[in-house]
Amino acid sequence: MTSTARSTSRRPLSRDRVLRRAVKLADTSGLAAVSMRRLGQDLGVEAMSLYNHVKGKEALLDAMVEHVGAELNAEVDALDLPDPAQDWAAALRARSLAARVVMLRHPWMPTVLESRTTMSLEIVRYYDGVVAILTAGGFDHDLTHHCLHALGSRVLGFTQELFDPGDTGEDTSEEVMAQMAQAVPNLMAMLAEVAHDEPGQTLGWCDDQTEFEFGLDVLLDGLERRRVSRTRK
Amino acid sequence: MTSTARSTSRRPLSRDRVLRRAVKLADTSGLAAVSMRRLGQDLGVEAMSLYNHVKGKEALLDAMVEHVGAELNAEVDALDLPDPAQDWAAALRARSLAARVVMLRHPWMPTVLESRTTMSLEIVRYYDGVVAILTAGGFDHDLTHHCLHALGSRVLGFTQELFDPGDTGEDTSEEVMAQMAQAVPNLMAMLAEVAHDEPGQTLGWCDDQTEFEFGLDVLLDGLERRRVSRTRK
DNA sequence: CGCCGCCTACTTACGGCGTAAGGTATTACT
DNA sequence: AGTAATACCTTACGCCGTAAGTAGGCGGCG
Repeated sequence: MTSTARSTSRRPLSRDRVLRRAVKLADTSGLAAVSMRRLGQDLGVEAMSLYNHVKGKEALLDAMVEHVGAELNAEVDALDLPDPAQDWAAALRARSLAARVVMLRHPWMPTVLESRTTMSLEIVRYYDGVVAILTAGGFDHDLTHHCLHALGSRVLGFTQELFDPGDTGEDTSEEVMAQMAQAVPNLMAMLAEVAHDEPGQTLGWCDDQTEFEFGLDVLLDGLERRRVSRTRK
Repeated sequence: MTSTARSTSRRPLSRDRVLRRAVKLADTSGLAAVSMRRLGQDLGVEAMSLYNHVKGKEALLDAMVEHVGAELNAEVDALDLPDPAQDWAAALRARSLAARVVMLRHPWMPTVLESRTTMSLEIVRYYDGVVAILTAGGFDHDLTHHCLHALGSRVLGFTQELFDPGDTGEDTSEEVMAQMAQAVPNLMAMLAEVAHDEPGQTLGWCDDQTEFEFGLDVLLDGLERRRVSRTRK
């Protein structure tokens, strides 16, 4: 007999199958339910078999973020937004709301995103799109950079400070940089300029305090405007 | 011989000692280091002894939040802020920055806060102070309510949606309500009104989508203003 | 054809986790 | 002194992530 005929239910288990199932498991049963044992069981496999497709638990979570990030970008890229050069706010608004819909499908994302120590390429790609809109809308790179911090969670529906602390990845090799430059050109252009413009920093990214105050002030201003317009009305 | 003389090192371990130590442990070694065993070891005690002072791990985390919340309120209440009736934004700004300082001392707080299912009285008290400022600043209750959502993380330095979903605590007894009313009068006043004003809701709090859009629009407006003022300059 | 190495999956085992149940010694009060 | 409560310890169970070692089916090579 041929070998293929026998094992009826032995669908061979792939990285993609693992990730899909992990995401579904988190969606339906909560993040806490995502254990290697439980996930293996869901796939009809022992826990250790998962290690053929995923390096470990942390890598699994990384990959889950990437998976959802891809879903996010796919949906967001398919949108046809208002021309940002005409009305950047409308474009960004629509994009943000679409992103929110995806995030609401995966309520565990904020938590996992916050706990990641490395940043996801897909998520960075998403931000690259935000930068593209802002740039087209007439923001210079410096202001765009502040905007990213100010929007923070809001554009994704959640979270904050994606590239937070201690991310001095020692491996900011040229190869990686080159790869990034083509995957996220707008972001890279912005960073190239901003890194120069702000000499206050040692060499690690941004001044958190400044950014926090910027975002806070934007909100306070906006709320004051809402207040007076309502009082007057 | 008297009994007290003997046991030299048997400092009797109190709830407060447990909490202090847990907070310190989280501060210095990260949230993951806070296990019952490790905490017990830090206090020279077996893990199970902690259960005399704390109901369990979850209750421990709740109590840690409460502990830091108390610290937060103590510091924030000691501030003397600008008169909110004169300049509410300055008052709220100063308060938020002070809160941020406390939060930065306890980097694990956002994560834990987000994972809590019940809300901390101290944190609610903090928000009550925010409401007090906004009200004094001329915001009506409805707008104040939107402001709380819009500020969300920003006032605490982090997090979002404190009273999120499914919090239908079945025990919103009158006794608890009465206790809250005196601990957080401004918040209660606001809620009493807002609950009526928004008939769109079944009976669970707020319309998340609306609040998200409100906060997003405040930011987008504010950023547009920054853009034009910079372009013009 | 046989053999080999590889890939995949399974097995076993270790140390850590939270905590239920039950034991013991110190203290406090009568 | 006797009793009851309190504070602490011991043991045990079922989870967890994962290191290490094992077995079976595969293609490619001689």
